[in-house]
Amino acid sequence: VSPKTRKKVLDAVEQLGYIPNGVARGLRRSRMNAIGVMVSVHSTSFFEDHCHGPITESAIFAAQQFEQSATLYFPRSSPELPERLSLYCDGRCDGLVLIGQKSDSDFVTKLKARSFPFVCVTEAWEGSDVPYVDADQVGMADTLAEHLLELGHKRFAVFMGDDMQVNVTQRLGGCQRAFARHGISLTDITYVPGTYGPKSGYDRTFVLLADTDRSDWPTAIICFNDYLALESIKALNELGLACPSDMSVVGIDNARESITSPIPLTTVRLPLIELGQQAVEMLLSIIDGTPDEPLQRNIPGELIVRQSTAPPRAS
Amino acid sequence: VSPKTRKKVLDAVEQLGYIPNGVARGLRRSRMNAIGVMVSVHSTSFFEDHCHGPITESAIFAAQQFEQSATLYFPRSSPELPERLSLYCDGRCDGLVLIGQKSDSDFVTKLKARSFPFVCVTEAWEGSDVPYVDADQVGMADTLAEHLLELGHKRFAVFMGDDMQVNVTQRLGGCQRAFARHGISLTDITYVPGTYGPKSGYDRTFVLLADTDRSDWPTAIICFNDYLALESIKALNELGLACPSDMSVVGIDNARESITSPIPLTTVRLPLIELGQQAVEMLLSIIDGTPDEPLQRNIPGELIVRQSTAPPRAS
DNA sequence: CTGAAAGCGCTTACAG
DNA sequence: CTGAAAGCGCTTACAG
Repeated sequence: VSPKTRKKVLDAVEQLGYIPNGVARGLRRSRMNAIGVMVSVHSTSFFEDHCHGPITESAIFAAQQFEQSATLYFPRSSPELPERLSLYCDGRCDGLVLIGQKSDSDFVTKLKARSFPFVCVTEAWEGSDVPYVDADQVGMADTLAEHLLELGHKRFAVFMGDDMQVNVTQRLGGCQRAFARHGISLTDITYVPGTYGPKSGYDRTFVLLADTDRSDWPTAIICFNDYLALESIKALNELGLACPSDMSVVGIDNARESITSPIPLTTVRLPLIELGQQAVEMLLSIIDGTPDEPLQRNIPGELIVRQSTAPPRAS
Repeated sequence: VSPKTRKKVLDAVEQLGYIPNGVARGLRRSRMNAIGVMVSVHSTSFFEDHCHGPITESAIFAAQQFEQSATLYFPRSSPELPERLSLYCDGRCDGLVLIGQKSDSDFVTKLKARSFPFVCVTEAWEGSDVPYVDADQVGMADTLAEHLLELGHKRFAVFMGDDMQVNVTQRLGGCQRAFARHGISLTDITYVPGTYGPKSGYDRTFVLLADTDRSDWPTAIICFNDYLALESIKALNELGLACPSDMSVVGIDNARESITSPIPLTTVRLPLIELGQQAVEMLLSIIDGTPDEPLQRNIPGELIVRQSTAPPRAS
């Protein structure tokens, strides 16, 4: 072909705005350059979720940076979605980021059996053999407890979250690790079970303090998220107790409200952006068959000391 | 083939978990059963956006209900994204829902030229020839002004939003329509330009009241969103003015804070869920080539009268 | 009614 | 280096 003709053709291509068909390419290469992001979270509105929204957003951003398109799946809108593997394991996605799926769920087991590439984000059991990226739940709780222990606290209440969630077990482990290190006796800790639901922190504070003599009260409350902590402070207030002078309170998350609240909260920042980003990176390395890096990552959180913690009252 | 063999084969298919390849099917049928959702919004965090988050969420849900997968595109993470048509006009999406794209943008023009199926959601010019679904911006503003007019207000301030946004022009038109209907003189209205940004409503309230004699003050402030309104109330408070007895204030959005604020706000609910849902329905009907329904829809908002409005002080 | 063939639009390995 | 051919895994129209 003469260079002249060649140029003419290329010009025409440009003119007409020819776009190569990505589906045909995908079929040929068995690679769509697309990942799926499944958000298995049951909060009322996904976008109100302080935790999974940012993870999802950063995962989509990361995908775009790697020139991958990202398809979202919300099982909440159709709960049978995870069952229907044909919706996303039919070649249209090269792999899946699973946000909030337990690593031992039936769904994950099925993906593993097909050796379909996936990465779990949050709610993954350490010790499982699935690829995951999670915050270092154990370490974060340990850091938080350590902070209080260093302030001199010796008696604690722990407001846990929903039993079903993996992170609750892990955070509990972290607290206990710190307590053990400092030789805190089991009888000096009150574990208060409950959910992450609204009012939960408020109600548990009343229950905690109602039944016991003031001299037996803990001097610090460790809450497994910031909302529990903020509600707990509110309850303390109504009981005429001041935070942090009468009672230190800590949370986990670094939710926006933890900054803007009247008593800014001491908490641990969840590495949300990092979770989404690294999950996508890990997934792509698995898809490409080059998983050089470790396939289970626990990303540390960051202790943020604000004004809800202080040394205990001299008694 | 004998029924026996047939059963054996089907059993094997079941056993092995065979999933037909959706990419091959898509190539053959030129239909991926996938739509793209492009969110062209420039707020810092998409998921903090009170308006575009729910629209996006409901669009994705609607897509799933119609057995379509939904791929998200965030130009914010890579501003050149709309230019690169090859990313989504390469066959992998059958059509596009455009959230926050002006109907006369270059990007929309390009899609039109290729006759690639799309629907604009919000920020669409009425009178354009592109398919769109939007809240009835004109009607909502009219309703809001009408509410105040019926309460007996005669002098108004209008806190507009960013000039660049289509909805600002439309809401302005709605207000003026209501004012004209009631024979309100131009001199009785103070249009205060500004942005939707933080502190904007607060600052404008001070500016509004600083320069003028109290007898010339408006008795009602129409804000083009709830945040402006909430900040305005805050400023009034600091100026020693009570809402609604000294000044009525209204917003638009029905943001969560408009309910929880100390003075619950009179506002108009944006039909966010409906926008996402109907945009997807319209898009699918265009893709299927059966657009029986009208291709430009303005969905009415709903006036919600709460406690920030009252008749003007007898003067 | 069943089964073989053509074709969707690419990519890639191979022949010329 | 260039160009024709085969094939990715489906669907669909057509021949038997």
